[in-house]
Amino acid sequence: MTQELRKKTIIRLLEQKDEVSIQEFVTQCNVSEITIRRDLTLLESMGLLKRTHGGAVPNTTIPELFGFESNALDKRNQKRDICKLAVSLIEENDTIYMDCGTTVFFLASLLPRFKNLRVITNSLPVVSELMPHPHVKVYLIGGELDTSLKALYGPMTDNLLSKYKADKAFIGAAGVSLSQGLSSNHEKEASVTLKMAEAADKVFLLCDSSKIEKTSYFHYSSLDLIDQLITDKEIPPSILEKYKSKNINIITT
Amino acid sequence: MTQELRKKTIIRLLEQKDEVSIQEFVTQCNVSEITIRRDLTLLESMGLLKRTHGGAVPNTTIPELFGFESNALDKRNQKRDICKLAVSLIEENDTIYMDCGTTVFFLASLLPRFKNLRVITNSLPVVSELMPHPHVKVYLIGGELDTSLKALYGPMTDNLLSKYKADKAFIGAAGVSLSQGLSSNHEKEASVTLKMAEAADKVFLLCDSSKIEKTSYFHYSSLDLIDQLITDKEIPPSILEKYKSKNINIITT
DNA sequence: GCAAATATAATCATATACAATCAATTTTAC
DNA sequence: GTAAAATTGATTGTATATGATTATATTTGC
Repeated sequence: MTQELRKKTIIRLLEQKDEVSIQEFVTQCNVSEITIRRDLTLLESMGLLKRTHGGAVPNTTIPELFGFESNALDKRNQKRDICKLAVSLIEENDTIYMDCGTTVFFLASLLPRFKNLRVITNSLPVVSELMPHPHVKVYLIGGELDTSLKALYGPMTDNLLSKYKADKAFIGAAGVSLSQGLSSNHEKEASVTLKMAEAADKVFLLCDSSKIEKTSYFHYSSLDLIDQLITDKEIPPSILEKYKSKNINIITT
Repeated sequence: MTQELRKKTIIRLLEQKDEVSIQEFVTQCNVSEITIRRDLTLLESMGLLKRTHGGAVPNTTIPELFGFESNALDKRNQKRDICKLAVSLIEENDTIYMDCGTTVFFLASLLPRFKNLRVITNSLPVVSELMPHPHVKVYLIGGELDTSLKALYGPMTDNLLSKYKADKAFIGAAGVSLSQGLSSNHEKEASVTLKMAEAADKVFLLCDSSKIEKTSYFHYSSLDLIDQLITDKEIPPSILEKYKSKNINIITT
């Protein structure tokens, strides 16, 4: 039995019983116990089960199947905290842009508290998250589907964005630097982000501290674009001071 | 054994077993293992299976970002059969419209077999279904999200549709009648469907027999709109004859 | 709290699968 | 009928998966 099927077997066994021993897996799969151990480690890192001494138990926490792979969601807590701060900047009756980054995504789950809000986005996970809350009006910008980014891009998307106008834009970045400005991993992602920022009255950059004073391959704007930078408390004080001295409006969790 | 037949054999074997080794394919197909490897690589890129070390497993449907509630999917088998018939009308390199009905939705899962296909839709479940298959190009028409229909509507959507042009449109209807034409449960759904039909060279109406000679509350077009009506074999022969005598191009499963 | 039993992790060795390159064959096009 | 293209197969080096062994950590019984 090879790896893929073995993983399925392990998951299936865990769906039937609340706890399964290594030995049980070994006999079911006809492999050595070290191999099972390795499989369990892998599956645990994917959030599909929890290892115990002697075996494994099913993962009780609901797997958040909103669309991003779990490895795309590292720094989850920092990102959540940043978004808790960001949501306090939103007011009733606002129209907001949300771009398609993973940081901004966490903002979506905090939006249903508003009674009247309009969200404009090109991100499918954001739409998915807001779907159960019909009182939040969602406008999805169309375009060509990028299956890996789970969002819509292309000239059509760019054109459409210019037709909408928002009070506030919440955007992400792969890198932020005083000298180099904002950078992104994807050219087309950058294009959408830039258009959103230009069409909004206020621009908020949501960005965990690991990305500050880093640069990614595509530079698309100076820091002038943003009105406020929101990051987490892990940011080194020296960098924080430097940003403040350059008159960057920066707040931390 | 020729390539096409070999691919079918590979798919068939994987429908019967959860895991098939390279060696098994080799003996079944009487070709070298490198050839099998090449076939598997190709089929994997088409989203029809998943390669493993030593062989392949059937493609596991990954968790869906969006989907219909299962109770919205009654007449599942009829609809699937209708779509199997419909897919035979699609050719390589086509650009097709798909509207947001549940019947048309079943067509999505049959599309990854095409190497080069462009799909234009306003339906989120269709997008979700095609997400794991990046080789199918998807253009999502933007607009205002309707959370119950899981699709996008509104003036923006209508305007955008006029900018795209497709070879074939696959549409649904809540009711079809010789005298009253096509009808829908939702005004805005009808608007999108109509625009798609007008912008396509050929229009195919996918519609299970329970909806034939029924009407729903919003009538939006005569039957002239469609080039072919595809329904299931449960349709009463008397109605079938009547449609044929009126020169409606109708085929059944 | 300590020791025995067991589970786990780390390192290494080996077998197997895989990809890349090139050669041979078949098919297709003109 | 010949050239070009596509398909298939053989060979070699590389990558991956698995298992054995040894050392470390954790649990359990007293």
